[in-house]
Amino acid sequence: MLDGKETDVAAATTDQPARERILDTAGRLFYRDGFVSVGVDTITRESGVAKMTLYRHFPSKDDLIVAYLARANERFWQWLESTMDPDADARTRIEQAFDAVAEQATATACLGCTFQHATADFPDPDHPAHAVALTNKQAMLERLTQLAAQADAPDPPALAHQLFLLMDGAWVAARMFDTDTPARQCGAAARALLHAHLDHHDNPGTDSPWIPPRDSTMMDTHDRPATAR
Amino acid sequence: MLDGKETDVAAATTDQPARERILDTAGRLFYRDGFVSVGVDTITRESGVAKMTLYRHFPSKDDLIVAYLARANERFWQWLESTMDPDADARTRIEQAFDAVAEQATATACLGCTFQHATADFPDPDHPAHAVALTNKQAMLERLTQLAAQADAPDPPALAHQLFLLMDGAWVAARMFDTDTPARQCGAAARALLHAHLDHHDNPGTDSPWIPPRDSTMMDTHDRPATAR
DNA sequence: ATGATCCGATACAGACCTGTATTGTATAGA
DNA sequence: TCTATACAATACAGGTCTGTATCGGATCAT
Repeated sequence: MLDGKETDVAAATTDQPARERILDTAGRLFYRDGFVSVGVDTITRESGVAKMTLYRHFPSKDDLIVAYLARANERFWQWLESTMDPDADARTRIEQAFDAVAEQATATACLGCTFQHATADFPDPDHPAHAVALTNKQAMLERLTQLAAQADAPDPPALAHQLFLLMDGAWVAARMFDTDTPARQCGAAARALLHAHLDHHDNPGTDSPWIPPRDSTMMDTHDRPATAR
Repeated sequence: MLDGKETDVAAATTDQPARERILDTAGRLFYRDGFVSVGVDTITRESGVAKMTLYRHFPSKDDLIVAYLARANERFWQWLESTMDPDADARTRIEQAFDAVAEQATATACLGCTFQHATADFPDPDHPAHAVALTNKQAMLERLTQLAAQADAPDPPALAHQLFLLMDGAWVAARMFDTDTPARQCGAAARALLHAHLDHHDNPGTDSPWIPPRDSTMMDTHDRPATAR
C-alpha cells in the first residue's frame, strides 16, 4: 500500500489526544480567565504538552482561540437542540430551551457565554475570533426567529429578538452571580414573553405595546452620558 | 495662614484637569479595547500626561481601573434615574427606563456594559474591580425589585429578575451588533413582561407560568455539556 | 528674582509575552 | 537493526508590560 497514506493515518490517530488535550486545557483557561490573560506557557504547562507541539497543531495563539471557539460553537448547538423535543410544538420547544438555559446558567460551573467574552476581548470585527463569536449570535437570532414563526407569532422577529435578550442576559447573570442568580428566571421570563406574543389571537387586529410597529421612530434625543455604557 | 493648607488647595485645583484627562482617556480605551489589552503607556500617550503623573494620582493600574469603574457607576445611576419621570407611576417609570436603555444600546457609540467586561477580565471576586462591577449589578437588581413592588407586582423579585435579564441582554447586543440590534426590542420586551405580571389582577389566586412558585424544583439532571457556556 | 513644586519626557529594571531553535527520547514501521 | 516521526524539555530572541528613577522646564508664592 501507499506508505505515505499509512503514515498519515497513523499520525492522525496518534496526535488526536495531544490536540484534544491542548484544546481542553486552553478552553478551560480561556473561558475562566479570559483570552488575553491566559498565556501560551500556562496552557502548555497545565496540559503537559510541549510548546512546539502546540505550535505545530496551531500556528499561532489566535488560531488556537479560533479552533476553541469553533468547537464551542458546535458543542453549543448540539446541546441546545438536544434540549428541545422534536415532536413538541414550537412554543413548547422554546420553553424547553429556555428552561435548559436557566438550569445551565444557574449551575456553579457556568461562567457565562464565551462568545460574549470573545467580542469584548477582540473588539475588531475583522478579528477571526470576533467573527466566529458574532456568527454564533446571528445564528441564534435566526433560529429563534424560525421557532417564533413556527409558533405562529404575529411578529416572529420581534419575539425572537426579545427572547434573544433574555438568553444573553441569563449568560451574563451566570457570570456575575452564583446559584442565586436572575438567570433562574429565564424560563419563566420566556413564558411571559410567549404569553404576551401568542395568547392574543382573539383580537389580531389590535397592535400590542410589546409588538411595536415596524417603522417606529422612538428615537428622540436623550442626553447620552459621555461615560462608557 | 497655614502655608501647607494653601499649597494643598492650589495643588488640588491644578491637578484636577490632569486626573480628569487620565480618567477620560483610560475609560475610553478600557471600554473599547478591554482592561488587560490597554497598557499604561498607551493611556499616558493618548492623554498627553506623563507616566509619573499618572502613577502619582493612581498608585497602580488596578487603582486606575477601580477609579474609572466607580466614576462609571456614578454616571450610570445619574443617567438611569434621569430617564424616569419621578411623577409617573412605577410601571411607566420602568417603561421609560427600558426605552432609554433600548435607545442607548442601539447607538453606534455604545459598546455594551463596562461592568460585564470587568467581571470577565477579572474573574477573581476578591479583585476590587470585580467587586465594583458586581455591586453595580446587585444595586440594579434591588432598584428593579423596588420598582416592581411599587408597580404592585404579585411577585416583585420575579419581575425584577426577568427585567434584569432583558437589560443585560440589551447591553450584550449593543456590543455585538450595530444599529440593527435586538437591543432595539428592549422597551417592547419590558412592556411584554409588565403585561404578563401586572395585567392579571382579576384572578389573583391562580399561579401564572411566568410567576413560578417560590420553591420550584425544576432541577432535573440535564446532560450538561463539558464545553464552556 | 528666587526657591519650591509640579509636570512632561525619557531611560531603565525586572517580569512576562509570543514564537522559534535545539536537543534528547521513545515509538513504530521497514 | 535502522530510520523517520512525534513529543518533551529547554533555551532563546525580540517585544511589551508595570512600575521606578532621573532630568529639564514651567509655574507660583514669597
